[in-house]
Amino acid sequence: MEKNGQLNIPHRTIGRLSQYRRALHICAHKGKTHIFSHEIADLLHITAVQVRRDLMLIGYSGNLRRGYNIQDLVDLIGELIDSPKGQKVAIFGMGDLGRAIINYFRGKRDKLEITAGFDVNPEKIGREIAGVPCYPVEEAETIIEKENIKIGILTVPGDQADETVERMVKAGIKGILNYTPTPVEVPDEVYLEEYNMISSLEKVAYYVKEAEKRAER
Amino acid sequence: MEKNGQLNIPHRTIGRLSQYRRALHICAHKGKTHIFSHEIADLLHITAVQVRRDLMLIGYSGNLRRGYNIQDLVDLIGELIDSPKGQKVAIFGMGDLGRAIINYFRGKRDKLEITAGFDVNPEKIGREIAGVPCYPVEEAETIIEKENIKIGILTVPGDQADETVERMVKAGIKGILNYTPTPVEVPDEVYLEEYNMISSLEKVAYYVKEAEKRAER
DNA sequence: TTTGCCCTGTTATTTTAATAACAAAAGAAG
DNA sequence: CTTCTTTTGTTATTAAAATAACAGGGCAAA
Repeated sequence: MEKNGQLNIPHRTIGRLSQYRRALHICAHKGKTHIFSHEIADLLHITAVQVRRDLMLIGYSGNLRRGYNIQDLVDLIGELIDSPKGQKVAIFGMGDLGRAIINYFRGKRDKLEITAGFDVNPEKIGREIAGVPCYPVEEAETIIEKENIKIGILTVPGDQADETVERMVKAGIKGILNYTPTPVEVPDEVYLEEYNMISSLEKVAYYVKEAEKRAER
Repeated sequence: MEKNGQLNIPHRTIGRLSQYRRALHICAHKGKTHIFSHEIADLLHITAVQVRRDLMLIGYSGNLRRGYNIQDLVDLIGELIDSPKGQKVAIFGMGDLGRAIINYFRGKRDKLEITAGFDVNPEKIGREIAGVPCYPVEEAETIIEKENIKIGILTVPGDQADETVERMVKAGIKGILNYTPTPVEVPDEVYLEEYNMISSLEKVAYYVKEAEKRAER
């Protein structure tokens, strides 16, 4: 489980930790100070065992009688998944999707901030969109280097995905979240997370169809 | 592998099939008629073995010398994941995210159509937004029943997620794709796919941070 | 004809993730 | 004090998914 003194946490657990934190924040706001594994589990629709196992992996110990201390746990998750001095994020493509994501984030995470947006539309350039300054893509390299941005979100139209990614990589982006329907290519040292919205919907549609078929029998 | 005469396809394979189809469509447009497993694999950044295994599971056989016939494969995937007479989709919340998703879909899939949108904002109601008519949420039950809609996309603000889902379920929606940061509760017979945009970004941020730490050593 | 190459299709193995099982701690109730 | 309940933390087991391994077909070149 440990590799040269460092925790080795499963991919899926990383994903859940960030969701735990969100849920814990909400609980804290309601005035709760402690929480049981099964309560967290109910909030996220998973099992209590899964929660305890995840927390074991990150080395957090709860109180046998009162459960987990919410603030401590939030802090520990922060130590693990946040970068202490914060990370800046750039967004490429300030259409509906880009704006939606910016609004999604506003004020939610102080260690992760969208500080620059890029677009090709001259009407958008030079303005602030949803609170984020919009620059022409040509300036991406300069601005990203100057602001030391390492994370990029790709929300351009599908046919511009490839060229945009190339630009991002050249500018020094090390992690890309791709919302485009086009799968893109990145060098090994760049972390890529692809999310295809159409596939998710088709998957839902598939299971609905199957359920209907089963019901007919 | 078969269960009372019916294919039993892994969840992840279903997700990939829809991506295969997208990639195949693009290839077909470029005039290609056949494709090898390793070509598909390269497009989606997975392995050729994975592709062949998936195709084996759906019972498609390729040509040893020329690979897979693109049109045949597209058709077969269609038979599997599409509903023959098509499925209608409703979208709840016509803000930036809702509009982005609608535009994403336009003309992409003929068996899956977003035919109704719902919102609480009186300025949006009665108008068409991105080509989809916008109704007041209060009419959801009536319209969904009338149009026989079984699939719903949830793009309302997080604090309205629960009540909206309740309405969707009551109206007869059987599959929900939740883009809200709030995890929601549905009865067993409703298929739920949750997607938390914040978690994906935090995951990317985590791996970027870890890569930096590794580089420092 | 024979050899070699590059495919597909399928079975076997490994890896990863989720679930189950259970020991032990800490009260609470009797 | 003893028993019962509830909870954590950890190990063991099962399930799911990905990867590897390899048999066999078909064509091309020698």
